[in-house]
Amino acid sequence: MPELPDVESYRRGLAPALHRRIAGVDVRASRMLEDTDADVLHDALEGGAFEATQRHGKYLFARIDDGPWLVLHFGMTGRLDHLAPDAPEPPHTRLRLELEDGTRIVGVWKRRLGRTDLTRDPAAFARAHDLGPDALALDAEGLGVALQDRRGGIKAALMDQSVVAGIGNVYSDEILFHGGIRPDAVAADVGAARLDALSEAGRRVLETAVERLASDRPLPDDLLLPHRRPAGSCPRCGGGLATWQLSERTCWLCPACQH
DNA sequence: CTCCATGTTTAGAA
DNA sequence: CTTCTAAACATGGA
Repeated sequence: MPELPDVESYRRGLAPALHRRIAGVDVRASRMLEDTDADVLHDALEGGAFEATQRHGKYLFARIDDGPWLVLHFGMTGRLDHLAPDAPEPPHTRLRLELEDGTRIVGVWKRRLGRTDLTRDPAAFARAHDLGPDALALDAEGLGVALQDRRGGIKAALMDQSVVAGIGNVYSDEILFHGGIRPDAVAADVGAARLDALSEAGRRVLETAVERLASDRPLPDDLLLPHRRPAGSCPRCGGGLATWQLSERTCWLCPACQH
């Protein structure tokens, strides 16, 4: 489920691999490369070591020695695993990095929607891909600036990576639910008090999800996510949840709690 | 077989 | 210029 919390948990999962030499590289996803090719990527990684990591929105960056950064985007079905020496390789592994200690970092994409790339500068990469500020770097004031003049629906604005980076279909529903705001509210019309509530809800939801996912624990039951299924009920009021079709996506909400 | 899915990009219509 | 809609991409799962 790669939105900001998932990608941040993958980033944290790389910590034990930092400073360990990458002894073997297998790039099997040549169609997922954009600004590089499999040979260049292979040569950049083999013999190097990850020395630093960053995340911007749904993109993960890992610096190879003092050189370029590996860029990973997980699309709808990707994930990053750190495998023990005796662990079997998951199906749909499309990038495999063997470390000198016998563990493997594997990029697993069930569908080949996503990107594997190299960049000299994550900030320049983010600009080139038109990414807005990272969702965890925004306060209520910054959120207001991002949403001003946006006449479309607030859910569409939150999912627009050039407005706020990191939020997708699932977490936009989650944040709007906790902010008590309808997904079809006009973004620019959300007033200051409700922006505060929305910003606070966003921070709480994202930070909670990061902590839970990074430690491999389930999400708290007062989130909407565990309840988004047919006949699911609102964890706050117990009423029935609704689904709408918005921005070509299925949107889950509680019609009683969100106005 | 049909429909749906956590994302992004692009084209075309308002 | 902004906003919305649809399609394409790729592929498994219900």
